[in-house]
Amino acid sequence: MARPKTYTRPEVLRRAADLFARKGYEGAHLAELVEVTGLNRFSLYKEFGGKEGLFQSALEAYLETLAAMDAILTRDPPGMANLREFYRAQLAHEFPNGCLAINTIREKQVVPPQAFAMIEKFAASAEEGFRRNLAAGVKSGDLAKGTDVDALAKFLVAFNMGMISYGIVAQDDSDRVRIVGVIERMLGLSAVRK
Amino acid sequence: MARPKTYTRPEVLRRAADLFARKGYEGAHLAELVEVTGLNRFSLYKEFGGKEGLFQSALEAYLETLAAMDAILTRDPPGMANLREFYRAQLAHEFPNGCLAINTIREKQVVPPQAFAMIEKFAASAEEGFRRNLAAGVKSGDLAKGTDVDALAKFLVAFNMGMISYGIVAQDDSDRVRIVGVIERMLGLSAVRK
DNA sequence: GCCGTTTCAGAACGATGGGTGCGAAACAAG
DNA sequence: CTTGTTTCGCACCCATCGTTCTGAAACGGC
Repeated sequence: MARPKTYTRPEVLRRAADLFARKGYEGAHLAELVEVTGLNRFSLYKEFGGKEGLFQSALEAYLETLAAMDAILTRDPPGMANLREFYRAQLAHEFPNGCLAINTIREKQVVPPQAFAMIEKFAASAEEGFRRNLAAGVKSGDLAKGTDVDALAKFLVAFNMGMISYGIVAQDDSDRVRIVGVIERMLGLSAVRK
Repeated sequence: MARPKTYTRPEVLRRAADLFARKGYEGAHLAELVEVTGLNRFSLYKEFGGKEGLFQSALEAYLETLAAMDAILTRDPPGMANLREFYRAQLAHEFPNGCLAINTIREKQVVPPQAFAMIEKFAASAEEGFRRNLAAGVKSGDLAKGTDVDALAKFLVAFNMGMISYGIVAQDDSDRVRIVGVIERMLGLSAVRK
């Protein structure tokens, strides 16, 4: 009973997230967003209320694509096998233009406060996920008894941010594999049975 | 024989670098730059030729402040003691608003290409610095014989990027110390005599 | 085939972006 | 004090930003 849309919401959000990741919040101009997403200015405002709304929706959708990886850390039973799976998934996930979530952290003073709050929560939950599995690792003996689990969890979050950033300057795609290999050896994951 | 400047070039570059780090390249508007640096628009153009020139000069100056840390990695003799000193210096260095160098990587598609090239070179030299000392560490027996020095060097660069980014979301300043502690234990630096 | 509704494409809007021009101000030299 | 030179403060450009508006286009229902 009306003219059909020429776009699908998920696809729009994917493309918008990609542009935001590449250019940053201010760097992604509306004209480009219109061009890249395929929906026109009118619909953009009707659907999302403007650039800010589009950004938040895009970020939200982006975080959901990361949620699958995050969910691995909450699997039962907790333990090092989950970490092993996490890094496997991490390597399978492509970050051709960096990560919108990490970029948003760096743009703390530019993006809408709610957006930053979303990321903060996401990072905290990832950290908790690491902690949970590391603690189980200590209990099971996969990790040394006196291990500072909390520090190690923070370390892994920081490392993850860094590895994805490194991907932008890396010459080779295999670099990521080798870097993750260091972490796997460090955590003794090669020895963990799946 | 003329009206004196109300600014000093190094101070201007420091403040400009700080604003660029906080807001990003596009996010740092000329009006703010003028306000923060203290020099007026006229002088800004005379000295730096415009926003782009100011950015590159500020980035260059910023990299020089990091050069002292980088220089530790080139000290003779190479070895794990240099890495130990590096992380000591790293912890002493404050990154209250993130790191302009790392942000520039993220803004690859926004900043002038020369600026990105500068960072790429800097990162490569840091990686080479790590490699050099790690290789010496293997030779001296501080690191296990079969260690993949190249992968480990890349890993340390990535980790560094991540730790600084993590600082933005970290609740506590002590988090950095604990995170670096993980690396130090991993590399066996606590056992390395200074 | 017409009508009501919704989306589309593009023009137009005010506000603000980076960049420029100009007269007044602040020195040093004589 | 006068003069020459350089910076300063501010008003002024044009382009572009995000946003809004308008009329035509594309459907489903009757």
